[in-house]
Amino acid sequence: MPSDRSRRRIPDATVARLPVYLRILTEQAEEGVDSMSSDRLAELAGVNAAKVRKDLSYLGSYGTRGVGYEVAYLVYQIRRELGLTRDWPVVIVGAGNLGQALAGYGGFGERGFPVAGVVDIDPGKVGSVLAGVRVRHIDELPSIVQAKRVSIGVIATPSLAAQDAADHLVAAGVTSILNFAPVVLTVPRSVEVRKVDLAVELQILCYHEQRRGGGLHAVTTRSATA
Amino acid sequence: MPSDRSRRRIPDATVARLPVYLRILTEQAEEGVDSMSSDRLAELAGVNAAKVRKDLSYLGSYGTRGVGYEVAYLVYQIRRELGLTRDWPVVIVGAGNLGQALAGYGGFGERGFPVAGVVDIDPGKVGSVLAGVRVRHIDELPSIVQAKRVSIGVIATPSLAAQDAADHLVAAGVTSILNFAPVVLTVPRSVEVRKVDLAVELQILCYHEQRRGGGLHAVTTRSATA
DNA sequence: AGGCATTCGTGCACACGTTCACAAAGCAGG
DNA sequence: CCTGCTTTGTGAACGTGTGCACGAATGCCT
Repeated sequence: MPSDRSRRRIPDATVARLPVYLRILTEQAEEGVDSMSSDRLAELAGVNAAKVRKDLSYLGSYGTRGVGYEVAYLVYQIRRELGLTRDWPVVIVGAGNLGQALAGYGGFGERGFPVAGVVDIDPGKVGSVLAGVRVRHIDELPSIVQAKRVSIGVIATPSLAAQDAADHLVAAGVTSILNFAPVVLTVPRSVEVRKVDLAVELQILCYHEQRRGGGLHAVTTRSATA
Repeated sequence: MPSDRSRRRIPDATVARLPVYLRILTEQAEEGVDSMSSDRLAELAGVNAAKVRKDLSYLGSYGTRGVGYEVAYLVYQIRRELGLTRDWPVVIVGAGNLGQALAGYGGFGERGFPVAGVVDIDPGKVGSVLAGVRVRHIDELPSIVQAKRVSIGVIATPSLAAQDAADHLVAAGVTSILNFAPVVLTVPRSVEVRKVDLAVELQILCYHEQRRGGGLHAVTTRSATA
């Protein structure tokens, strides 16, 4: 019985913060903390306490007034809401620099996203083994996706190959894509795409950096925690 | 004196989109396109046309009614506003999997962010050369930052070392940080931090994926939760 | 020159997100 | 039980972002 509550829509901004709370709570649980206030969690997450409470209230009323939240229970509820009660195998397209780094990044599988496969279009790369996973040809994508029930694909190809990779993923039945290539992908409405763009992030930093320089003085330490 | 306009504050949401417009416009310019309407740019960027116009209007009135925008001029203006008229050397902390991939990623330097150095705390990694850059010890960070006037640092360390890396960067004088480690960093107010968190992105995809499955069809994986 | 088609720039209304402030609800101690 | 302290949950105000709709400006054609 997924409760009534699980049908409720949670704001995007909140969904984006839940993973952060989850990580912090998990860490705290490991350190033996079993109860925590919204104030403390807010401090650790670097956000406003009211925001924490409102975010958590979308999951239900799992706190105890005057006391706080029971860490273990909250961890369970967030995991359930995010759909993390089971593993979500991912397939990586592109076995270049980035693809290798991603496949080799241990925290991937540990966090519930085992690498179901790595594929590349270059026959020269097919067959090599990286981080215990053999690179296979992109033509095998559909069989990998179906065999392992993969619904998440990661694009780690050069820009020019990214749209092609997306097309392959969609054709194979993948419904969520994490795209590291700096291009805007065209996919069916039903497919969810999230983008991680290094250059964009750097350019945003750059904007603020340049703007700061426009001031006059080279200010430095104004220490404060978030 | 164009500076009047450059003092104006541009909304964060717009700043985050400008790099996308910039990339598209640059590509189009290379393909010989020299004029473009907001409609066309919106289509290529996957956003609303009114949004494109409003975004660009923060830079000034650089369009021509009835015609569109001159691509080359717009490229120049966006680059100027983002502060991309000069190179911004970056220093990478952490020479592990990710650090190597980042240093080896060519598009880095090409886009105006040359790698001024890669440092690690592990003496075993110091001295090795990756992508033409020799890995140096983290103690050399201050001299690298000062010698090359670095203001942007990239953290590519394991989680546990990230706060330490941030402290080193701040102490060395870096004022902008791009953090790949899944932790919340504590830094002085004057330092700008942006986060790229793989696990968070995957978990967000996951939420929607799970939610979609919550429909009716008795697909796949419902049975096998631990 | 005048009319028509096109496209920019922007005012306005609405949606979304954040923060404050406070009542409600619990615990502790006498 | 009652008082006082703590912390949640949420209504309401405020701020930011989005998208429509339309006037204003421009080019083209006759």
